[in-house]
Amino acid sequence: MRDDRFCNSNCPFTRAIGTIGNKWKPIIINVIGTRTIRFGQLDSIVPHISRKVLTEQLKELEEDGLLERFAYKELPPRVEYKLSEKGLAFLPILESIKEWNCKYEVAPIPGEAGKKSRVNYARMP
Amino acid sequence: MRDDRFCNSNCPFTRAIGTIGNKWKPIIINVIGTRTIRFGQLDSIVPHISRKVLTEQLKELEEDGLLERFAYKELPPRVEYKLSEKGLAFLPILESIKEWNCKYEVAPIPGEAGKKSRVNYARMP
DNA sequence: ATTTGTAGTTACCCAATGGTAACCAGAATA
DNA sequence: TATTCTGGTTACCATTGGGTAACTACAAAT
Repeated sequence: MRDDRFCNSNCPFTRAIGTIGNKWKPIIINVIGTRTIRFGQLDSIVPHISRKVLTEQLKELEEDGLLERFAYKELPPRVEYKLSEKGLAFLPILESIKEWNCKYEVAPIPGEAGKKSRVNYARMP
Repeated sequence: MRDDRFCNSNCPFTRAIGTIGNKWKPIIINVIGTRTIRFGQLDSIVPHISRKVLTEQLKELEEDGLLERFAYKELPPRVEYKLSEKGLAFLPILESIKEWNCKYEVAPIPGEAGKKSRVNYARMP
């Protein structure tokens, strides 16, 4: 799910997109935020993701230095994740994407025919 | 290639990722920048993209209000694209991603065994 | 003795992504 | 007359993404 061609580009921006430019990683980074979180929590908080894909994404984020992983040799096992300095430095960017979207997103007119309208703007957990 | 579940989320951030959270759109927006550009130019500048995918991405970007399309009824046809206000407002975010990557990216040690090293850091056209 | 719980891994399979090549219009050019 | 040029669209096909379910280890609880 990392794009090797992008990651080996000679353009730093293209490489960045190769690293974090898919739909899951920004969501995961945003959900983690500044807290320490366990695998099971992520699995239940991130909407619609499967354990398999979550595992893959977390592994890549760790390899790319955005995430730190702490595995405790207990039973049942416990694994905790938190953002690294690099990952934390990415949070303001996500925040500005949020603001950008809120400012420019075209909200569908409620009840307009032929368009499925959104329900409400509740906050993410 | 837009993720409907994301786009219909009740979380504005998730919706934003549903809209621009794939590998091509940030690249395309970055390539266009502040200029007016023709389809054929984009096709030759954006690396590795096929005409089909480029067409789809441009159409979605237009539908999502990031891009304006001007088709001239000439022969051979001419179509020009430029970023809308919304699209232009996204450029600073891409710029900060670029800076973030340059600051935190772990450059491979040149000549290190077992790793394919990058060539050089030339500028994008 | 069996169940429960965590954090995965693996195999299997279907749906979606995306690439290639052919085709289009219609004027200009050779 | 045939070719070229542009900005697509379409059909076809291979690759990939990603979902589900089963399986793992081992301790603690029932």
